[in-house]
Amino acid sequence: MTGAAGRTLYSQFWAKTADKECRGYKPVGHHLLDVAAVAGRYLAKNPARLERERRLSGLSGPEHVRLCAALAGLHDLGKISRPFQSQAPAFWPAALSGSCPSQDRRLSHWEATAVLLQDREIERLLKASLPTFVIDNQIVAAVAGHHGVAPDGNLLGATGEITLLRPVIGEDCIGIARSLVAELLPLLAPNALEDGDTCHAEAFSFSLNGLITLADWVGSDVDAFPFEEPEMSLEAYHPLALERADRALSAKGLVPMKHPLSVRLSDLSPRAGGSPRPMQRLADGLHFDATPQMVVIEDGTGSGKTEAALLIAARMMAAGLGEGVYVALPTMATANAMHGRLENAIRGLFDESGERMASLVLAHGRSRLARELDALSARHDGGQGREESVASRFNAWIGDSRKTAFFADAGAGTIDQAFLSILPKKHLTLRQYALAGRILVIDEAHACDAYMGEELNTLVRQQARLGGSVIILSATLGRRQRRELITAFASGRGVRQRRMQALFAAPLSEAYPLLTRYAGGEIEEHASDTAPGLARSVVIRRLGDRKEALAEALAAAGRGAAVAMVCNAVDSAIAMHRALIDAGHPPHRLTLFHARFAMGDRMATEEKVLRLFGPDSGSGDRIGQILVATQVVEQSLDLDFDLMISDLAPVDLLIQRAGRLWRHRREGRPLAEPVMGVISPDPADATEIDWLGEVLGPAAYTYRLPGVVWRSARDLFQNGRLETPGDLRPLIEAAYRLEPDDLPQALAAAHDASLGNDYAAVTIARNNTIDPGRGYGDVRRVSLDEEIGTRLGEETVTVRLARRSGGLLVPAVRRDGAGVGLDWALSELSVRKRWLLAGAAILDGGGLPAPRDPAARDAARGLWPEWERTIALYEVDSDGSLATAQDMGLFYDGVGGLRRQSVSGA
DNA sequence: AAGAAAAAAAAA
Ligand SMILES: [Fe+3]
Ligand SMILES: [Fe+3]
Repeated sequence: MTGAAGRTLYSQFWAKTADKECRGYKPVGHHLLDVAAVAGRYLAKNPARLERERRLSGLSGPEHVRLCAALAGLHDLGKISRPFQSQAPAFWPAALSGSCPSQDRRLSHWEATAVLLQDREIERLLKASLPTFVIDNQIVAAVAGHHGVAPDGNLLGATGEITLLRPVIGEDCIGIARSLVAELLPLLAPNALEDGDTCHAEAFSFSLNGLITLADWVGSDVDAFPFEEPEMSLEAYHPLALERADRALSAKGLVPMKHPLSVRLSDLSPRAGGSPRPMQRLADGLHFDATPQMVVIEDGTGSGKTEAALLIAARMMAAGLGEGVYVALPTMATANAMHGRLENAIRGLFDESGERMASLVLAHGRSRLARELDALSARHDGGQGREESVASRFNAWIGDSRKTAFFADAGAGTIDQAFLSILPKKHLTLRQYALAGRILVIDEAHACDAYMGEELNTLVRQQARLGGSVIILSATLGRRQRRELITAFASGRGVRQRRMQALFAAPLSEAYPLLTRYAGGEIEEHASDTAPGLARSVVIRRLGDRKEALAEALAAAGRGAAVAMVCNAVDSAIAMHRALIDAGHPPHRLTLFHARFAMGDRMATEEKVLRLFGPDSGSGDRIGQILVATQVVEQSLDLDFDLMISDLAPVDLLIQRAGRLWRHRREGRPLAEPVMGVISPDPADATEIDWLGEVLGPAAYTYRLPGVVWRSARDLFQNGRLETPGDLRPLIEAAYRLEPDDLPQALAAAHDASLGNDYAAVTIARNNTIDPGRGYGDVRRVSLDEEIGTRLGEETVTVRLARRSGGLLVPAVRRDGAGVGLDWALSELSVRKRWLLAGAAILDGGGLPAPRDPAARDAARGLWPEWERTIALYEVDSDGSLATAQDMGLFYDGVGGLRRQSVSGA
């Protein structure tokens, strides 16, 4: 059943229909040629990527293109099967005996592909045209598993299951599939391909599946690949498919931009270009060849390391190490800000003299909201400039889904989006494949906890495996972390055992700021000078309790200073705020800022805080102002205080907080020198585990790192000063030592327990992430929901707040010109579940405190999109109390946030 | 008794 007879038969099998009833269909052969053409042309138009990727198959570039096209051209072979064809009775092939059975769902078409690819005769055809390594479970998994999930293990290899499934597909279908393969392969791989260098089938399987998925998504666009007469021969259709693939790839922004061969700092940031910082000069002096590599930059905020990283990324792209850039950050807020900075740098990163502008994307769970808010504020300002420029760089296809977002030329987003590529999630390979074509920049890497740190190791290793490059930006990293990151990258490049040990023969440098590079040879370390203005000395003063802290803050504010009081716990901050009011500090000189605000109120508070303490604040704004805050001020906001008072915390966080002291250049500060007061008992008196509880209250228990916290107190108070940069490495290395021998007896056991917790988190991360030594076929138990998360932590609940208007519940926070969907989002906050449930006796179906008026609540929720309807919703009465069925003493307003009426915060 | 942070529709 080959040749002319076979051709007329397989053209009866549909792959796509306009609708299931009538009109035409696209036969399997045409769709396979479409997708093969997209895969092949994508690589052919991307020579730098091809050069990296071909190392995985061990073939030459042109051979690798043909191999990938041929394999992509088999992905939907399983549509030649009875179960699949039964889904459109109107098109049931005449060639098949019997009439169309009613919907047969025993086998999906992609699983049928896995079975067919292991048919003896089809394997023989494959071997005749393609290298022998394609007869491999990983390759079968990569080709068949193109709907986001790898086929089950019992579909791979000679298993009984496969024998059972052949009759389900139908022996007649199997025969026709054979004849289709026999026709396709000579078109897609005209000259038989021989084995080349070593094929790394495990790594290749991820890359191949990513490419096939991409090609399938592109090739399934009916507008770009319209239906032809099903009888049109494959030979006649093939050139049409190639032409359409070229056009579709261009239209979807998937043909890489050109990269300027010489990029200067001033092209990326005119401001930085004028007077380059030391780290930027260091970056400028590096040379790049086409070896996948990793650069780690450790330097402080304000050192210009972001521009240094973009400069390196530009040079890496020019050297063929990537076609675009993705900057991953730990929060949505910093991602939004980075998106803005990329917008300014993008003209320097890409050569836009060609036919299109470079695309730019913002990738996180709330990016649509961020876009809506941007558009709204642009309308308010009357200035359409930014909105338009962002819109012109927005590519509809790429921007349609977070899964395709990484295909943009430049992107900013959360690190979590990148983690989704190494967690067992649907379509993980699509994200991997896109990232492998970007220079992956990880910003603020120090913000990773143990769980995220292990995810990061896997991410780095997988990126290296697929031939991608990485830039990591961080404040001081521990030596262990640096070593782990380099190890991850090197092992992704195939370095093992003895070669790995040799890499670390010499101890890693103690210098700071530091640029470390690994490019396959030895580890290079370049010490940098500290940027002017960043070297500083802060006086550390221990404050014995909150009362002393309060007096200190009031005294400084009385002298006109701008004061920050940073608490480790929200309830402590609320209590501190209360105490300041009770002590007579004027409310208009007092702000409370934490994360338990509805988003709209939080944004307003953030704006106020920036106005009072930001780079543009004048002495009139600042005079006598006190900000009481939690960790929300630790990161990303560019704030400057004359005096900082903080709860005792791990030293790396105290360093971040101290960085908010005397940050901008200002004349005539009301205080003589930068001082950080740290609220803590004397560490010499730490004779029991709970040595902090009495002084700090709830804030004593936030960080479950008793050894780290105690050492932070010991060293800071002993020194009495914090010298930047000299003190940073020694302080961090000392605080995070593993051995307990320097700790007070009372803390040693708790310290060991906290190490155990970290180790447990790392173990969970190892279990959750993909096995970085294995292949796509080994990725199982794909998790569809949040049961495997990008972060580990206590359970939180999302709550929306409403007020009553004419009997209906409407968003509590509203904004002019915003739609109701946006208003609801602005009325949303997230809170620890345990906190919310404390003292709750009457619960609703969702296990949360029952609302007073469930009918009104359900009516309001009924208007939300379906996937939002499980979000909790409470009405806020005019006195601010939350309308729960049982009086829980919960209270909300825009000044204090969500709290319990009787808050005890020590 | 204890922080902030992200993710979550649905596909080719
Ligand atoms: Fe398919
Ligand atoms: Fe398909």
